[in-house]
Amino acid sequence: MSQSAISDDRRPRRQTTREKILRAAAKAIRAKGPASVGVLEIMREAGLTHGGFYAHFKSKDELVAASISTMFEQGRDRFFARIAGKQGIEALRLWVDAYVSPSHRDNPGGGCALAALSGDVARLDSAGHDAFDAGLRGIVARFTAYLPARDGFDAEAFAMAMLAEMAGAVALARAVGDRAMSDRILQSARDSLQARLTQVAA
Amino acid sequence: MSQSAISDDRRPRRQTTREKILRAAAKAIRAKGPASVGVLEIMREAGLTHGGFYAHFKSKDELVAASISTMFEQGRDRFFARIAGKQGIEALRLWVDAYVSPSHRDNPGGGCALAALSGDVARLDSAGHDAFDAGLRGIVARFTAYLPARDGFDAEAFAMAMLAEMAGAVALARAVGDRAMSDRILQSARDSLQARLTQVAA
DNA sequence: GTGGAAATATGATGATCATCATAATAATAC
DNA sequence: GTATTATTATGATGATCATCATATTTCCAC
Repeated sequence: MSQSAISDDRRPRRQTTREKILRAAAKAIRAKGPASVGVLEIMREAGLTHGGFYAHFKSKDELVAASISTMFEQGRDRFFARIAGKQGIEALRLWVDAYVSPSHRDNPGGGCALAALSGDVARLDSAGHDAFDAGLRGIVARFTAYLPARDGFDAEAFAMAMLAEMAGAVALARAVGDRAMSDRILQSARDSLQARLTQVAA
Repeated sequence: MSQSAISDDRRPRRQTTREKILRAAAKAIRAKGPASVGVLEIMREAGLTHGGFYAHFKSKDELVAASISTMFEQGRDRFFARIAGKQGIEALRLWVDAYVSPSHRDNPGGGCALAALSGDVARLDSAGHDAFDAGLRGIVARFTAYLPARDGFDAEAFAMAMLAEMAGAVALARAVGDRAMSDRILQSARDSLQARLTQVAA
């Protein structure tokens, strides 16, 4: 018992530091892309020096994979905060409006991993893909849970198609330089997505 | 006349080399991302040595922007080759099926810039955004030209929303590691997109 | 073919980066 | 309070990269 008490006391410090690094990494990687962000920059953002990094992660690749999981956890929390207890389609309506919005577009470092990193994850190692897969499965399951379970309606397929349009719209809106066109992309996708939710609700 | 004859004779060599570099860059950048591809690698792929690069481009950023334009030109050619003279919605159906497909997913280096680079372009300089804007405007215009011009139907908004779903689906399918889930994303989006075309055709 | 210009190759420079060995520091057990 | 151990900092290494100065080669005019 004294042994477990020792390790119980010692873990937290290490854990806290690890989480600080993960939060800094999750933000910087979404904003600048995994390839353009350095270990030094992430550690500085976390309030540490660069050398200690390898006491927490085996490699930068491992950090990237772990921070992808962090992004999806943060996204799940934002989802529940946004729908604020609403049920069914109404909850999805609130989420879609917040997702396909200028404020999400203008805050990639604090936004959804699907919109910010789909292109980059395609080029990561298998650990990166695995973290992404798990996160996406979670989002699809959550989405599906708010859809009606009707015969002949494939809720999971519907969720996947909607997510593709949501993530694609935000990614395109970020890539476009012209503000008016960017706004128009978001508006068009938002209208289209809400119309699809109306169809499903009927 | 002798002067213009001289420059007419000399330009092609330079021009040809520039185009070889652009083709190599367009392929490598879509496949590996602008940040992970080096000038040396691109020049080697083009059959040249690295030093000569700066006789053709002022900087790597300029090359990236120019190669984005190249990607959109290649995409336009593939579009017209694919629809093979078909008109209206039927042409769009053929294109959507080819776009939201496993073979497009598995060939990022030869595919559409919207699906491969939206995330990266968001982090480029203004020249990169400008090239992307021009290319996207071209695609939207082409898409719109194949849609019916009906009262109360915003063809441009429809095209933008469809493009978001198309590009988003391919990007997600590439990021996902699990083949079955990746295939299912493509299938779901393809079905959804074709259904939307059916609605418009009616 | 020979001279001269255009295009490409060679090689170097300084910067940035991931990684790691080792030293310093902080926290806890006794 | 002192020894021990866990945690973080310092500093270095080798690799990669964009960029550029200079040399070499290729092409065309005459």
